Amino acid sequence: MHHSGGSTKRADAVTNRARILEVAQSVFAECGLELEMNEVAARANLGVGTLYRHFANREDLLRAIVLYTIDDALAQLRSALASAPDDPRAALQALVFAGLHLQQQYRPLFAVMRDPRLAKLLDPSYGQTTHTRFHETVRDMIDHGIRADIFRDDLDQEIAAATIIGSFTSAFDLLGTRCSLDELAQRLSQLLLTMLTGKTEK
Amino acid sequence: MHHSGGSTKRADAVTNRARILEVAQSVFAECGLELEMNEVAARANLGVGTLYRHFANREDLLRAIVLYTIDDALAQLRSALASAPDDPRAALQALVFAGLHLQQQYRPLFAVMRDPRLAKLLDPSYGQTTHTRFHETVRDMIDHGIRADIFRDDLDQEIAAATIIGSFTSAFDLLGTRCSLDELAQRLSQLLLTMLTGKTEK
Amino acid sequence: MHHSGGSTKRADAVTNRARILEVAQSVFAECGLELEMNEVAARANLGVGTLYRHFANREDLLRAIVLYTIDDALAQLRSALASAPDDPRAALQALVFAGLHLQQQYRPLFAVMRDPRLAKLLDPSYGQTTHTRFHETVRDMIDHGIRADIFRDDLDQEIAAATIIGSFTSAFDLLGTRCSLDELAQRLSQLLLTMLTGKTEK
Amino acid sequence: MHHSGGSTKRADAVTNRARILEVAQSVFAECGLELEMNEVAARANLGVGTLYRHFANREDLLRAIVLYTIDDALAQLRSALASAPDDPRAALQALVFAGLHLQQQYRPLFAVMRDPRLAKLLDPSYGQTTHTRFHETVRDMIDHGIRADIFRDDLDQEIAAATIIGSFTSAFDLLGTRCSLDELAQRLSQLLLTMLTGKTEK
DNA sequence: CATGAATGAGCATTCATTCAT
DNA sequence: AATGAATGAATGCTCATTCAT
Repeated sequence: MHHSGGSTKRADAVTNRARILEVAQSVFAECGLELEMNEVAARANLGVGTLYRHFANREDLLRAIVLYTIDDALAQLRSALASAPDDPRAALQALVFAGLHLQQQYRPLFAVMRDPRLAKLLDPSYGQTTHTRFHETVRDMIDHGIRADIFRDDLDQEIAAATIIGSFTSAFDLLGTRCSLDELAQRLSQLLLTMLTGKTEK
Repeated sequence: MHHSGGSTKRADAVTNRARILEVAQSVFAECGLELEMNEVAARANLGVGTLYRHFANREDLLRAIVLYTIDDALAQLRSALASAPDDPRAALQALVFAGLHLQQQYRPLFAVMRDPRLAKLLDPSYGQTTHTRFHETVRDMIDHGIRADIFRDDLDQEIAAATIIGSFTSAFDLLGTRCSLDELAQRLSQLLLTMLTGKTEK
Repeated sequence: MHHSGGSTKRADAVTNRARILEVAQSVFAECGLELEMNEVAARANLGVGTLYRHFANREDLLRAIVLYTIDDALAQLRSALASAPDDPRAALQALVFAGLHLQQQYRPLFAVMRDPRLAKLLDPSYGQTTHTRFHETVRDMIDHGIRADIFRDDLDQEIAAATIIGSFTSAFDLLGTRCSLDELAQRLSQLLLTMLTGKTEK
Repeated sequence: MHHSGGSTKRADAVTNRARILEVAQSVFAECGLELEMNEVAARANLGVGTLYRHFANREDLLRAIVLYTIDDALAQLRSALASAPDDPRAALQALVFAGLHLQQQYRPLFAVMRDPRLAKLLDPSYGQTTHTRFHETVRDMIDHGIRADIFRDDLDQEIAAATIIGSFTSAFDLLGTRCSLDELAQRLSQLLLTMLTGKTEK
């Protein structure tokens, strides 16, 4: 009564974990940390028992979703940066667009990123690590920009990186529904560029 | 078997609501929207029944915590701005300090501010209103700065306000534990000032 | 903050029990065995504490209501019979009218009269006693009718009395809302008279 | 730690609903509408969770008990009538016997049949329908009797039907413990026959 | 004596987890 | 290996009862 075809069960087993994770992510997108095991199982066309074969318990599954999502989010940000390795301005713009896009794609994850319950879930140290990984990704971009003499060299890189990251969330929350992602990215890039270069761009 | 003193019981009734709210806020700090009534009652040294005398149900209590906190947070921000009505630079600095301070004081609330469950709790319209109220408070400050010719007049005020609000959260998350609030405020103000004025301040 | 005047507290105390019982009866009329102490207290303009001064506990109050109501119901039936001591036909008619009227006045009581919970409340023997008291009242009437040679003398008095009592409830339930009490009484008397006399009356 | 055998578990699933309903009915017999889910679960040697797998909530279970019982009761009455389709006297006797038997079998249901809470449980329209269904069943019998020229044709059928129905309950309550059901049925049939025919039968 | 705030046992319901099939 | 019925601990909430004022 499950998995579309019904051909090779074995082959399914291999992909099952990934499939479950995808389904779980979409459930997470709706329910956040309130995700229910039965719900995930049902949507994956699996019995709960099978779920428990792949994830020892709910926390395990949640952890996996979060890590999986964070890894993807980081990969998207890095890939955005990689698209313009030699042009800091373009890199910023790409980063901003990717950052805003992520808010849309993974809204619920970012919405609970600071939830105290999440801290209990993840390795206590891991929470910091995650923040740090995002932070470092953005700092890399800033670093490049300074080295390329595009961003001002007296920049407080740490704070700047934090501010950029924070701007994605709040810009999306405040304006995400009122204007297109492209327009929003354009406007936000412009503002952040001022912040990073210290002069108004035209 | 309740409240610190152990002396009066009836007299407490008057203050109980406030006491419950305080305790509840601290429970909320740990558990977020998963706050449990039993937990609150136990920590307040009260029977659950007493809780329900003051708050019709769990949602009511949560609502009260959130509204109480939001009102206080807004008041603190406005009061910070009011402390330097004629000096946009000082106003920014005061706002930043207040904003960071709030992260520390009310971290859990801000952590959950985007949680979809919160929207269900508050008057559907109220959720938007809240975001808007913060946004407007910051925009007022920006507006003053532009009129005073301190901030550049081609500023994208909406995005700038959003960015400033977002910076409090992420700056605190990333660096709040690694340097003093004062230092953080100083550094963040400096950065945001650049963003708002378009030139590097010394 | 209670009892209308506020003149003599002592005088009130004397009447309080009766007043409470009246209020309680009207609450009982709405809630049946689910009657709540707070509700009764509130409607009687008394604190719950005061309620407990007059009735040791909820069961006590319920018992009192039931007994009080039963006594009144029996009194009404007897008084109806007494209104026509020498005319069995008229007595029957008066009894039927009183019986139907009681259904209307004390519907909720009769509605739960057979409720298993009521049995636990009343002295286990009392339930039987109550049934018996109604039964005997009706049998008295039948007896008179037989002695007066109006009702047939081979009547199974026990069963007849039971049937008469039962007819009040079900006639009222089935038709109480569709025709006037007077009409209903008229029609039911007619039918019961046939039953008691063994011939059709015109 | 459940159900008699202890052998199968999964196989039971099929029959569980019926088993629960049976147990629930017996709990209902003692507690009426105050039936407790834990109580039912315990007596069925099941966890509460299992109860909720079969009945969405307490009301659902109560509804199921009531409807199940009513349907069965009506079926028994109709089947009694069907046993003597051509002899109104015999039909009456069969009906009376069935009616009294039902009092014994389903006493608790009939005891709360008039409880206002029951109305809330059942489809608002269904409450009336139920009364009507019993009423109509009895009227059918009366109708047959009149057409067969056995019962008098000036009979007030509505009232007569109501009286017959009511007589089951009160006859059983008053005498059910003091004489056999057979004897009771005999005596009650005799009385009702007089009522319906207008002359004393010998 | 009256009061009503406080109490907490009790009940309906949910959901992660297990395990017989 | 997969299933999903069964489980029961946990949680929100109610309401009879008490007792300090």
